[in-house]
Formats: sequence, structure tokens, C-alpha cells
Amino acid sequence: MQPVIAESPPRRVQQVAKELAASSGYLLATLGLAFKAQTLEKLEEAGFEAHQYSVLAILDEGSSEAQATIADALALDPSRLVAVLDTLEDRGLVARQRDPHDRRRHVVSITAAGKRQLSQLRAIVTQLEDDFFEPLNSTERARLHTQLAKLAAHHDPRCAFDPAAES
Amino acid sequence: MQPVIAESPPRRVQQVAKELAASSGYLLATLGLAFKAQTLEKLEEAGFEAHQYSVLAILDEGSSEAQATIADALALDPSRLVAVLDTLEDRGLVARQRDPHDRRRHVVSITAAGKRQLSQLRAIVTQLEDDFFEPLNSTERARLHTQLAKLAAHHDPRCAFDPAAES
DNA sequence: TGCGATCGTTGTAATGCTCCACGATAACAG
DNA sequence: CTGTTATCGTGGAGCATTACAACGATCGCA
Repeated sequence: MQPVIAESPPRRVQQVAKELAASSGYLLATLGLAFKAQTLEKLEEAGFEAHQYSVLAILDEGSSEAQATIADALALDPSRLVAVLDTLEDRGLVARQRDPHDRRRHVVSITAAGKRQLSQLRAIVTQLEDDFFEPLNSTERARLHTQLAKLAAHHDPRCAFDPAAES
Repeated sequence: MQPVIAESPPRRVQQVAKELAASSGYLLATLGLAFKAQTLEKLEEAGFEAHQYSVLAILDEGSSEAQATIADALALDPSRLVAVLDTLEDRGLVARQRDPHDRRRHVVSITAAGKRQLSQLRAIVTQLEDDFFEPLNSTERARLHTQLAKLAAHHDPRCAFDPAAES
């Protein structure tokens, strides 16, 4: 409602548009990006990248997986997974073996050193998460997590827990 | 606890690692990315990109802003903003004028056509958001938004509402 | 025995982003 | 009044990341 060009110079808003800040979707995207950036930074300080952590986490649950399976679970291009596994293997954190039942496949498994490294990375991420959600009390955090999980299950079937799965 | 290589071929997990799915931060990042991707897609169908929508939204609130101010509010590199404004100006949705009080500056303002276009884009985003958060009821959505806003205010000062700001 | 499909791997092309340099202009110091 | 420094918008160059297609090896099936 002000004149198009007032005599006063345009003030520094220094503020996201109210319209955007009022949007849950925008907040979700912004916060998600911020958390991801923080995680990347912290992991890089430890000499790792996010995908390496994810791979170790997956391998620590299932005993061993084919590369395509891992790539699938991470929604990662198989070609990109190669480099990730290369570095992990070079450091002795995972082991690649040909699957004797299907010699096209490489069966990847986590090593003892990999498990040790994983728990260290876990500590970093856990600490980071604690800091990030610090503005919320434990009740709020639990509620938030529940709702995020509900959304994730709806939008990404890979996040939906399947109680029928053995083990 | 299973042998490293069992006789059964590794099953398709088709599931994000439980460790990751149990992390609010991971869910936050994943959902944020998913929402952003959906938004980009929908906006692109309408012939726009996200930054163009953001710029219009900002200009629709403040009367007019210098480019550096806009870039600041969007955490966008000023050099990238140039192209965005170029296309918006070509379509007659915004207007660039030299600031008579500081001839280095360009004062950008939204046009009537820009306002019309903005409301159309707004409808798209609103619809998208409704769909995205559909798994939650209105109470849950409100709670989620409150908590996200709290987090955003804590992590990005640009998202913190300043009640002292006039108008 | 051949044919198509799959697995892991490599290379390539495109994309987006950050950083730096430039001309124009303003603010400031002497 | 003059010279220096800083800021604004703009353009370009370099860098990293990514998706996509092609390849040899191997399997499943007819």
C-alpha cells in the first residue's frame, strides 16, 4: 500500500517472505536442507561422506547385500555406489566378494573395523541431531518424529516398516 | 549374527536402513527433498522455477526491493538472481527501475500481471502442500507447523518473525 | 546353443552452483 | 574539489555433482 518508489531507500528485509515462512512445505524443505548440510559438514570433518555412513548403516543390519540392493535401498545410482564402496573397501571397512551363486554379483559385507567406525559416526550424527532439535522438548520431538514417520511412510514405501519381514 | 555368506541369495531389502528411518533428521532431510522435488516439478509444468515464485512472493509483500535485498532474503547468489529477474521482466511480471537515490541499485517491483501470475502459482503450491500433508489431520498439521517454525526460527534468523517490524 | 536380461563398472554429457572480475556509482578522507 | 575505497548489478570461468548411456561378464530361459 506504499508508493512504488518512496523517498526512503528500500529497507533490508533480512527476512524470508512471510508467505514462504508460513508454508510447512517450505519449512520442511529448508530445515531438511539445513540438517543435511550440517551432517555433511560434520561427517566430512571425520573424513567421511553421507553415503558412506548410510552404506555402513545398511550393512550393519542385513548381513550382506548385493550392490544393486544397496543402491536400491539408498535410492542411489549404482554407478555412484561404486566409488563409495571403493573408498570403504580401501579403508578395510567393507569387503566385496563375488557371490558364488551368481558370479555377476558382488556381495558386500561390513568388517569389524567397519562396525567400529560406524559406531563412531553414529555418535557424531546422534550428537548433531540432539543439537538440531534442541529447541523442542522430548514430548515435542517424539510427536514430530511420529508425524514425520507417517509422512515418510506415505511418500516413500522404502520408509514403511514391514512387520512381516523376518528378523 | 548370520554367516557372512549364506547359501540364500541376499534378499532385497527394499527398505531404508532402520537406523536411518529412526532418525528424525534423516526423515526431515528426505521429506524436505521430496517436497522440493514435487514443487519443482509442478512449477515447471506451469513454466516457472522455484526461485521465480519466491521472488514474486517477496515482492508481493514489501513494495519494492533492491536486488541485493532480494538475494539476501532468499539466500541466493546475486549473480544468479539476475537471470531469474531477466525472465520475470521479459514476461512483464516484475519491473526494474534505477533507484534515483542510488543509481547503482535497481529497484524491483511486481506488476499487476505479476500479481495475477503469483496467485496462480500460489494455488499450485497450496494444492501440493495439501496433498503432501494429507496423511495428517488438521491438528497434527498445525502442531507440525508450529514445531517446524520453532526449529526454523532457531536455525535461520531470516525465518524468525520480527514483531517490531512495521507493517 | 543361442538370446535377452541383469550386475557391476566406466565414461560422457549436462546441470547447477560458487567464486572472481568488471564498469558504474556512491560514500568518505584529505 | 579530488582521490580512494566500497557497493551494486552483471557477466564469465571453473568446479563439483549428477544422471544417463555403453560395455564385458554372467545368468536364466527357450
